Amino acid sequence: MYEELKYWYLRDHKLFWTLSMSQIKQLCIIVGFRKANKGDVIYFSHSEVPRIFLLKQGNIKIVSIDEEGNETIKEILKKGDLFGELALERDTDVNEYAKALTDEVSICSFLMSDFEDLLIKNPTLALSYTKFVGLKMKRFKNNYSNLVSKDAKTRLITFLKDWAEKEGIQEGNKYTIDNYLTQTDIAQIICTSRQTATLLLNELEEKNLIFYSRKKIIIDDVKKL
Amino acid sequence: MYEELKYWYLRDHKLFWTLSMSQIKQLCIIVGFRKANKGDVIYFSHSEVPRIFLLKQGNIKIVSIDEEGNETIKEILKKGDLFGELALERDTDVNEYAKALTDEVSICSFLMSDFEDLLIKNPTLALSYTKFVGLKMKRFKNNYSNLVSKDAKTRLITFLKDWAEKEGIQEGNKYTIDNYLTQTDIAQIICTSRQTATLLLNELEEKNLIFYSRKKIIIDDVKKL
DNA sequence: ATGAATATGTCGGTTAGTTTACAATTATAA
DNA sequence: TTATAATTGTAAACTAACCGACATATTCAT
Repeated sequence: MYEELKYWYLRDHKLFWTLSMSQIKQLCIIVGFRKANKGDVIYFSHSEVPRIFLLKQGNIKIVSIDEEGNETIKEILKKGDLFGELALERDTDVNEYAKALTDEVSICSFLMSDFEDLLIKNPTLALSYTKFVGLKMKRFKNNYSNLVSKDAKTRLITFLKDWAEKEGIQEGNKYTIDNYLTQTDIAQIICTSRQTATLLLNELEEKNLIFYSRKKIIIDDVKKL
Repeated sequence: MYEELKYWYLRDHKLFWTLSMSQIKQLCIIVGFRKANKGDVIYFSHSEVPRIFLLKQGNIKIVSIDEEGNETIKEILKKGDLFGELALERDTDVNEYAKALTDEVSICSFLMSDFEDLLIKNPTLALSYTKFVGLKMKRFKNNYSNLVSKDAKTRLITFLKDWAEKEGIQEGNKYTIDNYLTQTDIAQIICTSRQTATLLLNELEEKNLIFYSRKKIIIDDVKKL
């Protein structure tokens, strides 16, 4: 890949904003690059060498499988998000894979060890990165709390609001979301069965709180939700 | 507090092992110190200035309260553990407090901003710290998975095993744990009702898999559990 | 265009775990 | 020591959500 391109690939990630051009040049350690289409599975947790991945385009879900074969959706990632060995510690216990939710997914990657070297050289970047990991930790903590103390309906509504806020197109209190998830996906995200998710979505639609289709979700008034 | 003492306070935390004496001297930024006894509540999330705390002695639980007043136990901490603004980002949303589970709890603290300065100066420490936060994130991720896919009984057994491994006195496959938790605590940790926890603990005891008392828990054979 | 595959809709039966309620036991403080 | 508070034990009614089963609708590949 051209050096210039590599530069811009990292440049537009928040984490690297504080770095100068030359610093990023050092970071031009991208060693992998791949594309995928909807439904494609991208294994990464058992890759030969630990890596960090950057999702350049499209949406993917990170799914983890435990010993008994239970699949949990850990995260839904969008353009610009990082995944892989973010904790900078090889982890052979977890078994995760990514699945493309949209077409034209593109992902680049660099080696965890290269990234570590870079962090050692750039304390400011190291600090930003720590905060970034800390934020991710907080999100998991929060998901956990929701699961403990909120029922499925509340979790669905919380999820829809978050989704709208992150990716929806806003017009006053109205949000239009480009829906790349199936109801099964949504069910897994909010940790309920597909049937319950279907039921709840239809219930929200009946009350005219949302409009649901396979392509779009429209929230008429977030405040009413 | 004497400088020397401050030094040793930090010195025996894993995170600071890699630092030299002089580096730690710089870190001697401990500005707070307090003691507590069983049952005492220590508020920290809304302290005037964001801090990081180090539990020097005793055991505490970190409890968070949401808008509706639901209390969730986020963590049980033991000697040597850090808590507070670990994500290095002030967070006014979460409302957490610590509660002493044992007598003779002692806690020291330093300012988040001082710690940040130190990380900037010590890239190696920054990297260790990032890994430390990453590890914490993984633990939350793991808790979450357990909650999603395992029933209360499995969660209890997993918890007991973890606890035994971390703090129990081992003799072959037998573990003796100093029990500073009530059944209500255990219930909250594994996210179930107190009654269910009681039921399950008694069930395990009837099957002679554990011996339970308010002071001690003995696991006769971890492999059978 | 057509059949196969995937996604959504709907319905009871089942169940793990909650909730309420109260009794018994153990710890704590006066 | 004794009263009071906290913890543990137990049971029945209740419920949110799961699960299996099947129908319908939509998408995709050939």
